[in-house]
Amino acid sequence: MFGFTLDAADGAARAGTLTLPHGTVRTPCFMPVGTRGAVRGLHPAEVEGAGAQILLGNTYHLHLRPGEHTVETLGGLHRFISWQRPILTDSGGFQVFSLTALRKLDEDGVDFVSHVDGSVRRLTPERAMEIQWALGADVAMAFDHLAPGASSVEAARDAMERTLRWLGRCRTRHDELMAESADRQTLWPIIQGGTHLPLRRESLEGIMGLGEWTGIAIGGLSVGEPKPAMHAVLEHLEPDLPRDRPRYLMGVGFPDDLLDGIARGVDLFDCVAATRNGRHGSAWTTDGRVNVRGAAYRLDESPLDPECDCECCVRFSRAYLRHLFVAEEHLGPRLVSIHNIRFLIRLAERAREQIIDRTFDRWAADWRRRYLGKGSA
RNA sequence: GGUGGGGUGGCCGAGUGGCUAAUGGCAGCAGACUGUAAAUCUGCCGGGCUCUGCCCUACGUAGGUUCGAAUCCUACCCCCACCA
Repeated sequence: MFGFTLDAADGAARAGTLTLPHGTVRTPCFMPVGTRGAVRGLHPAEVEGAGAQILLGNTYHLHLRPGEHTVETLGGLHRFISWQRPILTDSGGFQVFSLTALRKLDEDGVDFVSHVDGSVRRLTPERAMEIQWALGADVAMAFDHLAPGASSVEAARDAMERTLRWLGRCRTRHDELMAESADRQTLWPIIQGGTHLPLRRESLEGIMGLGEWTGIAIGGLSVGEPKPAMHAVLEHLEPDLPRDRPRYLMGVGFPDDLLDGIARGVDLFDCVAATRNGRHGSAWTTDGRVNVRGAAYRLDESPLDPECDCECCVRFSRAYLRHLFVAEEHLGPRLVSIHNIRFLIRLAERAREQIIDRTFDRWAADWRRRYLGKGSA
């Protein structure tokens, strides 16, 4: 029910097949984010149409509303949101970071003051497991504590060690839940340690010491640290990560980040930038970023990206997209979100082909050069 | 015709002697966004220049008072409301 096959490798880059209860996922893969049970503004058919193989949901946000019991009563998250492919839920760990002003952390867990109604919601490793179990995600993420990018060794160590202690509790509670049905869900641990390589190694060793895992995540990156620091962490970890398990780089990223990650052995990515930037009118194209609100596109009849096969690019002009944004028609944000998601998914699909053909590095270099506008325009 | 109110930068709208090239908002222009408290946020927004400053032009029009006026006075033009 839970498996990962390495189909090909080209240097550190890998092509694999991940098997989950609701289907298989070809990697490398970008996973769109549907925090509250929907990819912002999009119909599931549009997400499927963009080629999404697996979707993210969020423990904290779905706990707030509609509540995991509601979802469970309605037959689980897949049925509730009408998405039959795999789902991975983030544990709420990211909210410990992003909602710092609204939470109080202690060794046992975290009290959040709900931004919805002000009520206090407590999340612990155990609660995070129970909620994700009730939601019925294919993959549940460990409840972690990530430190900001610029954290000192002390702060990063504190968060990393707490994450490890919490992981033990997550595992225990998840094993208990699995007694109900072992085929329902798998739990993935998260490596922390900030930009400090020894801490990252310790985190990985601690995780491996807690038993077998069907996948492993790298968290706490792209949270303000310089890119070279992220690359260093990935390169440092890569040789010691189990080869026969999928590696998931959480919260990353932009198109060039995907290539950077793939080149360093990452299999799975997720990021809100595709949809958030898309909503804000910022599109990724083969030739770099385009802000579709720009006056330069007022009379531009060309598609956002002539090389893209998404619903937006095959049908609409930049001039029309600009008009939709200027007129504040919801179709604008929706179309650019679809485009950006498709863009990342297609990038991962092509990377997979190149890895299988063992031409990844060369292709990625060419691709990056054109995207970053060096040597072309 | 009478009485009252009003005419401010692309638009709306503050300001009622110097701190005003003139608060705000809109429109316009540019930018940010990385496990989503974001359909959000930030910057620019009269013109010119030898651009941490300087010079023009500007608050209906024309005069005037004053060291100094969008702000006070006079005349005129226009708009609105009510009355006839």
